[in-house]
Amino acid sequence: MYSIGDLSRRTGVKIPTIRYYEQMGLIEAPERSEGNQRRYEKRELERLAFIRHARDLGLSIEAIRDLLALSEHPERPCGEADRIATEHLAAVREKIARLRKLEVELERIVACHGDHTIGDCYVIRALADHSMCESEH
Amino acid sequence: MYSIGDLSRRTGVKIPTIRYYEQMGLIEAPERSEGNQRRYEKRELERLAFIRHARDLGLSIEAIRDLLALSEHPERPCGEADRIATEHLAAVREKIARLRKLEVELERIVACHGDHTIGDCYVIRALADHSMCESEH
DNA sequence: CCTCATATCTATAGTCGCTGGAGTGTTTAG
DNA sequence: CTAAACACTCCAGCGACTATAGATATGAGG
Repeated sequence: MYSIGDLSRRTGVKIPTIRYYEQMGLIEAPERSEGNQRRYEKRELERLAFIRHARDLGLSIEAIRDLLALSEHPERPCGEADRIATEHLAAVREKIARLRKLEVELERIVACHGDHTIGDCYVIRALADHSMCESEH
Repeated sequence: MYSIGDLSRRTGVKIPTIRYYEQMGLIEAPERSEGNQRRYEKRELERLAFIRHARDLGLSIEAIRDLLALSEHPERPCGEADRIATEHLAAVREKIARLRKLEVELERIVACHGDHTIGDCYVIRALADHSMCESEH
């Protein structure tokens, strides 16, 4: 039997976040002590660790809800789980690509080394004039 | 004289977003028509284009507010503008690094090709068991 | 001038994924 | 038995919008 604080320490998920996950239906409402405090079993610890891990990997609450639902039917085919993960991977790759473009633009902009005045600052001018950029974004 | 719709079309910033920027103090409250509709000058069009560009580059409203304030004092040194852009570049690089790690993990996880059942699906098992990961995240 | 479609107005609430605080009650170690 | 630590509920706030409802304004065609 774990208190919510135990669960929090063991998974690294903050207490209000655990309560939030319960509200969002990611974990079931656990049993309560006589004084109305939450008491968890090992099962819930594992479930929360799964959620934590998936969140760390950037999966949305929605996607995690689906994966958790799937994991309760071990006999079904896993195409759906694969699809969720694959889609997420694609999203991550897209984000990386976008950020790389930003990185290039920012590198160019930052080439002004702060050794003159705002009036001829490349940072300000580059932001004001999109046509100074190399790629569209 | 541009209406809010004109401004929106010319900058690609949605109408509610323009009003939001006004509320947030990024653009001044413009003159109004007799019927209380916003009427903008070219100055505001340029300012909004600046904001749009900076947002596209991922700068926060806060950072943009600072840059706009700086751009109104062309005689001052531009070290501060440079600092804002440089810090942002560092943040972008960090995000890229984090996402790359996720990419690697997700690639490993997705190696399960959906041709079996949830019970032995690598996606689900990998999420449940953090120790299967190569790097911490 | 009148009508009508389109545009705009304000105010408010919702999005996501938490996070924090206030004010109260419970558990546990000494 | 007391005090510290912990947990409870409810509600508000973050950032950067986005959406909705219901009212009013504008501009072009007849």
